[in-house]
Amino acid sequence: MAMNLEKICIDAGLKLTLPRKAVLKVLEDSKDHPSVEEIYKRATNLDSSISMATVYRTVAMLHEMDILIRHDFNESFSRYELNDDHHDHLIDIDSGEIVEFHSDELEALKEKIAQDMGFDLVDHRLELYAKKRK
Amino acid sequence: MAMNLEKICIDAGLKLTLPRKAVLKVLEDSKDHPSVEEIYKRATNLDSSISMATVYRTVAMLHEMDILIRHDFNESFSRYELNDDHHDHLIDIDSGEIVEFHSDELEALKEKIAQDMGFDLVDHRLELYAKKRK
DNA sequence: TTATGTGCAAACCGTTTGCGAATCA
DNA sequence: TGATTCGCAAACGGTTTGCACATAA
Repeated sequence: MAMNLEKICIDAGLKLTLPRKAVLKVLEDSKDHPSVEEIYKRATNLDSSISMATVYRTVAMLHEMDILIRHDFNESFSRYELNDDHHDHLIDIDSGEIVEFHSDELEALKEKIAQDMGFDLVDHRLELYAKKRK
Repeated sequence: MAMNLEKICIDAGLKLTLPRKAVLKVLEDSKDHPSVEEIYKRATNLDSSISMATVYRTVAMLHEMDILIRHDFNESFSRYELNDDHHDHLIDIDSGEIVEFHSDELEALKEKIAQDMGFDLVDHRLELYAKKRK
């Protein structure tokens, strides 16, 4: 699902600076779940003078705007991905590989559990930590 | 579900020092999900000379032994709880209240999803972020 | 022209760790 | 007594921030 991040930023009244464009492009092109460090490395190819501080600021802003999802896969740092299509994650604890999946049945059940407890579900987080079957 | 933490530690060949006993007692008595800071505060009542470093070390050790579960509820610090009975968590995003729940249906579904993907489920983490229904 | 955004480096803060002293077994 | 554990304080590492300069509009 494509998102025009530059347009979203302009519409939000933000200036489209070189470092910002670089970060937006990196995020649009990423099919994985890069850390800030990794986003910084990739963005350096598009704007060699970009700084970590700017990446942190941009990523925080996009997360605030609900454009980015922040993940904490039991690591000492955060990973980010575009908040386009909803899915959950399975982490292979041997290889570290992150596999995305989606289950309508699971979605419905989470919603039902929250409702049964007297709550409206706003957000949720499901991670499966597993090993490849031999 | 009661656990005799002192016995478990002795059986593991650990010395039962005063600070350790204090932390163990605090954890056994806690019905919530205290942070290290909070565990430290509570333990201070039992051993006034205990240090944060010891709480960190003890908690890390118990987590390593699979006696404690570490949580990261989108906060800047970790929370801990005894790994006695399995349940998931619903976090009230307005009040911060953490409600525990269990669903056999959900457990079975998570297992099935992992299996269908060719994995054996080792661990998982499900958090529902919700608002009280008006 | 000027509000907004940037790079730099220092600060921040939860957590970890080296060390010499204390303590349990 | 001797191995383990402790408190202290410094170090660590990912993240945030104050400031003077740069830049998009």
